[in-house]
Amino acid sequence: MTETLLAFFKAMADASRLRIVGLLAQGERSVQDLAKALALKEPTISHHLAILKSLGLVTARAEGTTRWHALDHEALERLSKRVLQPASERAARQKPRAAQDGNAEDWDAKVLKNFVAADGTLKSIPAARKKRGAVLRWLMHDFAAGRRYPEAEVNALIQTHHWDSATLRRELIGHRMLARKDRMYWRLPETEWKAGGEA
Amino acid sequence: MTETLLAFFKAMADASRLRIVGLLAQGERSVQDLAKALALKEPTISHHLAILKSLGLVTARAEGTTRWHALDHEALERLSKRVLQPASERAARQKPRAAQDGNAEDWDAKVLKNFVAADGTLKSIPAARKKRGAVLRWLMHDFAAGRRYPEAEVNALIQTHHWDSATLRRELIGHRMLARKDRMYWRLPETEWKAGGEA
DNA sequence: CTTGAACTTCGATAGTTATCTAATTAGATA
DNA sequence: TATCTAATTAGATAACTATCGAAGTTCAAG
Repeated sequence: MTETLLAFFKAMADASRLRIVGLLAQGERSVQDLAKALALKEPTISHHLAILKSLGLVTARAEGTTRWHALDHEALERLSKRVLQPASERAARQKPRAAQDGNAEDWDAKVLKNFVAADGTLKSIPAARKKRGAVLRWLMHDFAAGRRYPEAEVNALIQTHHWDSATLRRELIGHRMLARKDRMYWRLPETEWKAGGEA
Repeated sequence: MTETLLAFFKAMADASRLRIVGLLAQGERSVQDLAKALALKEPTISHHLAILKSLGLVTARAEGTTRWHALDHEALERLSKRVLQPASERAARQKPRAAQDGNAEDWDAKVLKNFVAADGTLKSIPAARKKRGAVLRWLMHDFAAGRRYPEAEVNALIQTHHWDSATLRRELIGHRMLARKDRMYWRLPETEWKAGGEA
């Protein structure tokens, strides 16, 4: 979630790319056009376009051997809107939306409503194991599957919600949501804990 | 104008700074707080905060020897809004706003209205020397005082408005708006051309 | 005036990346 | 098939910068 935001900033944090976006906003350009306009070599332009394309900001259309590149205004706006939304709101939005699905999520939402403040911080850690489970499942939103997290990062992520990252981290392990080895952590498949796990 | 936008993107294009902004959005933090939360050393935090402060995104308040840092939500929003505004609009905005001041600018605005398209490109180069002056003065918005520009960059900047950068570049020199030496260019003081220069 | 704590500044290092040239792919044309 | 042009890929280099430890600064308190 915050990953794509970072990628977006990185993509725009270069004078050449910023100017390319500006030119493409006015209409289609070939690689040569851009190279001439920016006084750069073609491979360099290709490099920049590849980055912008990887974010879906730029699309290409082939015509013979030349490729016409254009800005995807919609994609740009979609990403930009995420920037505008202030950080505080972003934290608040992590609050689960009210119940909607069927059963389990429904119950989780109710619990979270009581324990999560408007700014996305955890008011307290539920003493009841079952309720604690709901909170922990919610915390797992911050962890992507297939990525490995050093302990420091796990703590940092948790601390955006509650100061006692040590306890919560241990709980995440205990509930089989996170696994750990050599001070590195990673997310376990939801099948491990989403349904069962209350054994 | 585009300078601060680039600076903003650069500032946000770092995972640590992005997280710092997120934390500060929730409230004041000391350097130590942040160092602990991000699992980084204090000098590193200072470094990041300096960057954010240089953009006015973060403010500091001293209390004894500790410094409490906070996010300037207004500044963040101000900068973010500029991001949201699509690139095409940004080009269009380079069109001079309608007359408002007194005399000279007033006249320039009228000329530009005829020669500058909605997307910020130059429809044609005025044949009349006086009108050409208005267009050239407008082009000078893209050049900052005290900076030196290689010829390639001068061309690139001009080409965002018109394909014939060679002619326009020569005109800028002829009108004493730009000076040139060893293929490097720089802006001359406006006193050279804003008032007089029609000699 | 010394000690201690919270920061900042300095200098060095390592990782990243924008840019270039050279080589390669792929489409069009003869 | 051979050739020309547009673009991408590969490899190398140079510039930038996030991070650290060490040294310097500032403030408060004995």
